[in-house]
Amino acid sequence: MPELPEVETIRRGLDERIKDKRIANVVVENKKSFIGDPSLAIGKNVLSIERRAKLVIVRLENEQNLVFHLKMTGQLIFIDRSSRFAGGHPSHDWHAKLPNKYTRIIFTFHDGTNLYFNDLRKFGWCKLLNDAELKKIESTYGPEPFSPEFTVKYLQEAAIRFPNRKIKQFLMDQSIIAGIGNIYNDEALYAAKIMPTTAVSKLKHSDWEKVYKAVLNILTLGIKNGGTTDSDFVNVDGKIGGMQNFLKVYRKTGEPCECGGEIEKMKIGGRGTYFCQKCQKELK
DNA sequence: CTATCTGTTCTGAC
DNA sequence: TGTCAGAACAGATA
Repeated sequence: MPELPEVETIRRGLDERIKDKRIANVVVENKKSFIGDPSLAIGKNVLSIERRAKLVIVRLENEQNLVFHLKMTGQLIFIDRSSRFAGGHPSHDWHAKLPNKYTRIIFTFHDGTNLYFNDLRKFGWCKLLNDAELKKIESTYGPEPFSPEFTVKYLQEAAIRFPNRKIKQFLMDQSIIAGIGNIYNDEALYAAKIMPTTAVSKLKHSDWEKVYKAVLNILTLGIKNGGTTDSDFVNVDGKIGGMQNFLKVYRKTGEPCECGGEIEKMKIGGRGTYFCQKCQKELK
């Protein structure tokens, strides 16, 4: 799925476009993509769009919320007469007409504009939740990287609970830190010059400082560039994705590293993991 | 054609 | 408990 920077990019885009619009209709094309009662959203005004971890939260009147998790291939595409704003991992259907065969949910607003939830693999979902239900889900996530609770000290103390866990799996655990996925994880560890296989118990305070800074830097860079999109994608209106031009290791197996070494790939916890043996140290 | 890969996360078995 | 494979699904790639 899109990770924190991509979801944040979507949030900002939607905030500009659907805030204060009233939902006129919801059509669920794929039943499993929508959990809850879609009719509860009809007639409600969009108050704001928020993000928690990788969730997009559309706040509605009457303490209702449309909560989206895009997982691997989910997209939110807004269309009115003059513009298209797309968010989520791209596919060629962005250029195609909407709805199309990957459209799972269609939201129509009173002004006639539409928000499409597309999802090729159908892993993603939209849930209609009231405030209490939403709060419960939010509580399962660790701190937001850009919140005051996220500190070097927090990382160090959290690591005590899982001493044997590899740093890669630690950073990707949403209950420890919210929003980091496979791309930004590998990029952050590359920037911190630490091998993803290093057990968290091996990190000293100075190492955690490096991890902390690397995570914030890479996420900030990702947001600044509007997230990461596939290389062959040509954006319709230039709103999305320049971060792929700044990636140092992700999906670069066999390519030279800036240090003269070569980017390698291995598997950690079932996930492809990219690294430079020469730059990144296995702490012992 | 077959095998393996993919930006996620939840569940159930050990 | 912590860890791990497998599942949910539909492709693209080698």
